[in-house]
Amino acid sequence: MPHDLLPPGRKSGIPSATTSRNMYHLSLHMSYLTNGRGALDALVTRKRICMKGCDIIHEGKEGRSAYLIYNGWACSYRLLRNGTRQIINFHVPGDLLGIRRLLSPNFDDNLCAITCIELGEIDIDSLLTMLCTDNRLSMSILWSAFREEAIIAQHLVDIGRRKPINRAAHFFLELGARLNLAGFGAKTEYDCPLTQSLIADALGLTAVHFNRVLKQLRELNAMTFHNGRVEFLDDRKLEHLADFDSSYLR
Amino acid sequence: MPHDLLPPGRKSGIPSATTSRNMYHLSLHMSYLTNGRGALDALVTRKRICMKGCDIIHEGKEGRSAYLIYNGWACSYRLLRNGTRQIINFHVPGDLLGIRRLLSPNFDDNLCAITCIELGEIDIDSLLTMLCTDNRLSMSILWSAFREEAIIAQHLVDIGRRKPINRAAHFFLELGARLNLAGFGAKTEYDCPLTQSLIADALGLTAVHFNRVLKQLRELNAMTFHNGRVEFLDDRKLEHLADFDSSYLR
DNA sequence: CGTCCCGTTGATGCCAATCAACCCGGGTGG
DNA sequence: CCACCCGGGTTGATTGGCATCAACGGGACG
Repeated sequence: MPHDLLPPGRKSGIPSATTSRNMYHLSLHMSYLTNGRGALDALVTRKRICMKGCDIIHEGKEGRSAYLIYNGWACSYRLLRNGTRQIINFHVPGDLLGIRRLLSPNFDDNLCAITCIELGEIDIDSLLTMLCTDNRLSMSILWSAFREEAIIAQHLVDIGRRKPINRAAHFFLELGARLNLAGFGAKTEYDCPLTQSLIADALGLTAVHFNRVLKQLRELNAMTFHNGRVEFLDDRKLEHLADFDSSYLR
Repeated sequence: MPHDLLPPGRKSGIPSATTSRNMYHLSLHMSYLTNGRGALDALVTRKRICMKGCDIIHEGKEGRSAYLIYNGWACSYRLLRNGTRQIINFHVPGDLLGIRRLLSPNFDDNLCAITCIELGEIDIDSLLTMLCTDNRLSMSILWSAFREEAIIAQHLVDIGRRKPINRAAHFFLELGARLNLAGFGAKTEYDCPLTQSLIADALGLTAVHFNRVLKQLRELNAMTFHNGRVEFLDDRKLEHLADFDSSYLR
C-alpha cells in the first residue's frame, strides 16, 4: 500500500520550492481569473497551514471550504482498492482547490499537501451567495473549472495514448508552462518538489520505470530532473517528443 | 490511421439506440440542471441534425455554438500525431456539448456524432449574456461542468491504474448508470451503439485486446455486449471487478 | 457478387511491471 | 558517537500482459 504522502512527515527536507514570492503575486494567469481574483481574495476568511503529507480535503468528509493556494504544492488523487494510487492533478500556487464541492461533495477527490502549504480558506456558502450577485466572480469560477477540466482531459490523453517517454516529456513541459503562467520559474528550468513516485503515480507508471524514463531523457540530452530541479536541455527535442501545445492552458 | 468515425458513413446500420423517447424527456438528472433546463431550452435557436460520423465541432475551428443533445450519441476525442486517437468522453441524450468554448475556443476537443444525432443549437454569445442575468442558468452550467470534470477524472483513474478487465467493467457500469439517470435503459441492460474500437479508444486499449477482454467478461458470466446491446449477468461480480460507486454522477 | 466494416482468433515480440539488491543522506536512538 | 532505519533514487534480471501483425467470417450495402 503506497503511503508516501499519507503520514504527516518530518520537517521537509525538500527545498521550499518555487514559493518564495509575495503572496499577492499569485497566478494571475488569465483575464477572467484576474478579474475575479479580487472578489475571491475578499472571501478568504482565514489562513490555514498544512504540513507536508497532510490531507487538505478527504474524500467523503463533509467540509464547507474551498482553498486558494498562497504557496506550496498539493495534489488531488484517488486511492484504489487494489492498493494503487492515481494522482489526478498537481496544484501550484494560485490554484483554487475544492470548488467542485461547491455543488456536490461527491464530485471531489482527496486533496493532499505535497510540501508544507499555505492556504486561504474560503467558505463555500458565502461563495455561493456571492456567486448570485457578483457576475465576474461566477465567470472566474467557471473559467477555473474549465481550465482544470482541460488539463485533466489532456492528462487523460497522455496516459491513454502516449508512450511513457512522451508522457513524461509532456508532463514536464506542461508543468513548466503552468508555473510560467503563474509567474514562477524560468523558461528553461524550474523547481519541482515532487518525488519520482509521485510523478509516476500521476503518469500511470511504476516509480521504477519512471526512473528509467528519466534516464532516457537524460541520455537524449533532452532534460534532467535532479534534487527537485527540472532543467530543459533541448526544448525542441522535448516539444517534439511531447507533441505539446500550451494553448489549452490559457 | 484510425478513421472509423471520420467518414460521413452510410445510413446507419446501427439501431437508433436508446433514443426513441419524447425529446422533452431529457436527462433531468439533477436539481441544478433541472432548474436551469428551462432557461437552456429557451436559448436553443435552431435544431441541427448530424449524420453518423460527422464532426459537430472541430478543434481549432471557430464556432460560436454549444449544443444540447436531443437524441443520438456523440463523443469528444483528440487525435495524436502518432496516429492514435483518445476518446475523452461519450455523450448521451440530455448532455450539453461545447460549453467550454464559452470562455475560450482553446479548451475544446473535437466532437463527433457516433450515431445520427439531433441537436439543439445554442448561441454562445446569447448564453453568455444570459449568464449575467439568470442565476439559475449559471448554476446549471457550473454543475454540468463539474459533473463532466468528475466523469473525466474517474476515467483518468480508470485508464491510469486499473487493469483492462476492471476498466471495461467500470466503463459499462458507468455508462449504464448515466443512461439510467438520464431516463434510459433498464437496470440490467441497455442499448449501446458504440463499436468495440470506439470503446477501446476510450479505454486506452487496442480493439483486438478489448475484444479479448469482452470475451473474458462473457466467460466469467459477468456481462455480454452483442449487437449494440449490453446485458449485465452478474451485477455483484461486475461491481466487484469495477470497484464502482456511482455517487460522482449525481 | 465484391467490398467494406466489424468482430473474432491465433502467433509473435516487446515493453513495462515486478522482484530484488544496493547506494546515499538525514534522523533517531542506544 | 556510531548503528540503525527509512525514504528516495538507481540498476539488474525476469515475467507476463498487451500491442502488433495477420487471417478469416459474417452482415450490410452497392
